[in-house]
Amino acid sequence: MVSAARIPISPASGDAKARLRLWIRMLRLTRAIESELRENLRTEFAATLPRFDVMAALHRFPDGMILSELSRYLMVSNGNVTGIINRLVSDGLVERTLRDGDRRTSVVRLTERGMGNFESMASAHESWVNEIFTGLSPGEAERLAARLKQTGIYPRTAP
Amino acid sequence: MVSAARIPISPASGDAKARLRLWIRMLRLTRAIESELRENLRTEFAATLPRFDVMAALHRFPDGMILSELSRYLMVSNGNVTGIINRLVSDGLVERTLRDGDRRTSVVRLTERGMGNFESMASAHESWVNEIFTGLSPGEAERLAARLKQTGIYPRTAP
DNA sequence: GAATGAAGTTTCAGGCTTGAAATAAATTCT
DNA sequence: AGAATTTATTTCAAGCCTGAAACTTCATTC
Repeated sequence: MVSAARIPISPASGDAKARLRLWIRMLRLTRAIESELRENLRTEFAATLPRFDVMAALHRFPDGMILSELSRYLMVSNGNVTGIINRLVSDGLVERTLRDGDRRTSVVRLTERGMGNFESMASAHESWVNEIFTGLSPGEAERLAARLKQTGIYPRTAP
Repeated sequence: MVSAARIPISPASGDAKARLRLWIRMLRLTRAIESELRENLRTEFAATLPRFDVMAALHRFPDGMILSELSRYLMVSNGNVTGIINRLVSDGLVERTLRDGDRRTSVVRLTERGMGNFESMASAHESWVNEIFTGLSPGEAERLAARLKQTGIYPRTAP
């Protein structure tokens, strides 16, 4: 679903309109791509995008993360992470381990199976994205990424 | 034999990596912005992004749309639209009218109240977006939008 | 005109998402 | 130590979202 607020109410600045157009375009583009990736994950791996995202995070931090780290890293709510992890655990792709002295936290990490599963998905995912963006040379992709970062809106990327 | 060695079986894929980085950046950025807009809609108008999107579409087509047109326009599933419209109808913001000879379709349009409600949201929405993107000059915004369109990935925008 | 197929919509199960409230464990303060 | 606060997580209701299946109505074909 895309915000198609095409009809500006305030007579206002063309500046605001230019920025609004950019936003709407970004949103539609991102959603279209997400939709294609979701479809591919579903048909080829019986997986979903949120599961993929969680597994990607855990793959990046092989020593495991606690749920609130995951939640911050993925920018989603705590309760959300709980549910996704529960499903991944019951599918045997993720394991919870109690650790150190803190009995509030449980550390989650990929199981052996989860690791293999994720790696084949990630490889396919990378080539899907590569194909989707073939219209953009790698150099252009880098410039565009830099430009996006420049806006200052970009959220922090590190854990 | 002509340089068959030119065609790598597994693409060297620094290229793929650059495109993947761009995609991940776009995704994070879009999500962060969506999240802020959603929060604003919630606290200031007790509304949601999907409701806003549907109302924006109906505002753009004041003569009304049938559900499948809405669904195509917003790039979401039919069943999804049904649910959102039902809630908007029970809130008195949208009305369904049976029309012409086709008893399968119902035409939906904004009510008077829905019209006013949307217009105040749209005005606020435009200025939120404008603020979020202040780091980008209008000229840069336009160039960026054009660049995104260039990729050829951009989904059709017209109804 | 009866059968077949196409088009529009709804319903449904399953999963995702949020914010708020409830729990539980650890830390800090007095 | 006991109380108050903070931190980590879970639970919950409500809404969003999809794809598939079930209907209903319309259009076509035989």
